[in-house]
Amino acid sequence: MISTKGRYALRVMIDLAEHADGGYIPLKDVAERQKISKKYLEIIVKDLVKGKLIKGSSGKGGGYVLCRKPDEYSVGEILELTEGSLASVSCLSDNSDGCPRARECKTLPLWCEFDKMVRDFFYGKKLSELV
Amino acid sequence: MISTKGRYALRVMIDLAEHADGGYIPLKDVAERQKISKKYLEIIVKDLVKGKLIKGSSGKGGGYVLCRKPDEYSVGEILELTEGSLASVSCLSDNSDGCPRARECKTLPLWCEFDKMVRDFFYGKKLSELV
DNA sequence: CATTTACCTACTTATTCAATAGGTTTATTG
DNA sequence: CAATAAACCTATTGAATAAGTAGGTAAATG
Repeated sequence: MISTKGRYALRVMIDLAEHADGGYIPLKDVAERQKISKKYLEIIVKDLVKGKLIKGSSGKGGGYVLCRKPDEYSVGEILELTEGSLASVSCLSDNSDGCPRARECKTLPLWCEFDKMVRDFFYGKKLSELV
Repeated sequence: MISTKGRYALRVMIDLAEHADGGYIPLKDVAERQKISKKYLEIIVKDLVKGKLIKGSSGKGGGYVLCRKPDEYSVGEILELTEGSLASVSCLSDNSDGCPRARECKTLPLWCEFDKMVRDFFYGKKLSELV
């Protein structure tokens, strides 16, 4: 299940792409357009800044802008950054490396195949396709 | 994220398929082979019985058996039954029908496409392929 | 210097996940 | 018919996560 964090992040990125005019875009505007609590968006946007997907500027006239062009972002990197991981199954998530049953597990290949499909799907989609 | 419930359910189904010998297979054996708490499996197995995927028999010599042949089960139906839903995003889950922003949402088509891909993947896989 | 913005830390509240615990009922068999 | 072995049933728990709130500080601009 993709949580609101990832979904909202994507919508923020789309919003920033659509309203890019050279200047900074205040989060207040994004929140109003997207009908999402600005307070909650602050948390999400912080991740995006930390991950160098967008950059912010304080003070009057400040706000956020994309760091790259929309076709240079994949949906996958946006989701992976904000969700923490795209792993569909805990067996495959970064921290829990190495289930002791891995070698004999009849289901692991299925999860690997699924995981690859998901990853290919989201990394293949560009932000520009959603704008 | 597919939870332990769905993953364990799949492993139970595989185990029952692999050890089918005409008779009932006690859950105790499945739990020992799979190294999963029998108590927890009881919960999962109850769902499988309710969903008519397997049937149980009480008393000595009892246990569980598959209702159909392994190639007549899709992984999708096993997961959907035990997980409650395969929906990858709450916008698409059964109960929350109708986000008010649906018509204008730039991301909804993406989730729909993804959802279809996931569904096709899991409903295309048969239990027999994992045995 | 007043305003507007980002940025920061902490808290909350509800829900879900992953089990445990402890019983009752049902069927088999010695 | 009694002991046993199994399914079946209801409730509880403890930890984590999700989804947001609250209330501030720092920075830039006009």
